[in-house]
Amino acid sequence: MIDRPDHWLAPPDLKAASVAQREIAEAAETVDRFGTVATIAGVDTSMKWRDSRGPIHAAAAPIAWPGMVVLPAASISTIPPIPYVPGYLGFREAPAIVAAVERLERRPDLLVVDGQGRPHPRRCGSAVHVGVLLDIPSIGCAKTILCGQVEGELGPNVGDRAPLVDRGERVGYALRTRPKTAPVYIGSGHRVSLDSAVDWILNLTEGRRLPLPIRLAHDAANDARRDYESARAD
DNA sequence: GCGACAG
DNA sequence: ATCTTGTCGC
Repeated sequence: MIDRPDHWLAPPDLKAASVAQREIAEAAETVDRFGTVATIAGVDTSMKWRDSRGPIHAAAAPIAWPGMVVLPAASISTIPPIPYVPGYLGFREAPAIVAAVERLERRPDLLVVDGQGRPHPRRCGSAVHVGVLLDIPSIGCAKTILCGQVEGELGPNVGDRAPLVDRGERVGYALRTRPKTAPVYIGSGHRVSLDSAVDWILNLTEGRRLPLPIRLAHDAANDARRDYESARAD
C-alpha cells in the first residue's frame, strides 16, 4: 500500500491539519486512472445524535459493475480522532472508512463518498482524503455546499449541471439527479476526472437523488450503529 | 469583526 | 450527522 503519514490520519491540531490537507490535495490526481472496474463501493458514517465525541460507525457497501448487483457490506465502529469541524471532516471519518473498506472481501475499484471532493477550502474534501489514503479512485457526492457557488442556472432535467466555482476555480458541478429535487454536488476525489465523476454518478442513480452505493452505505452504517447500541445493555 | 459552515 | 409523524405529490 502507499505511505500514510501519521499526520494524514490524526494531526495534533487544526493548523497542522490544514498543512496535511494541502499535502493530501497535492497527492490527489484529477485525471482518470483506473483499469477494469469490477466493484464500486459507497462509503458513509452514522452516529448518535449530538454526540460528536461518541463512536462513529463507518460502512463500505460494494456493488458489482456492470450490473449493480449488491454485494456484502463491511462496517466498523470506532472513536473518531476529532469532533466534527467544518472543513476537517476527513480527519474525523476517514480512518474509520479506511478500516471498513479494508474489511471488504475485495478491494473496490471505485469509491463513492458521501461528502465533498475537491469543492473544499483546501481542495481536500473527505472524498479526496479517503481516496488518497487508500489510493483508490474516488468521487465526492455531497448533498449541500461547503464552499463556492453555483454558476448560472441549473436546468430541471436529470443530467443537467451547473459549475460549482470557488475562488475563480471550477471545482465541481451541481448535478440534477432527479426531477423537482435538490441537486447533489459532485467533485473529483482521487484519480477520477470531474467529467467522468459526473457520468459515474448519473449511471449509479437510477431515478433516485443519491447513487445506489451511497444509499446502501447509509443503510449499512445505520445497521452498524443499531447493532452497536443494542449489543450493550447500558 | 461578521457571517458561513460537508457529515 | 441526529430526533420524529404525518402528509402531500408523482
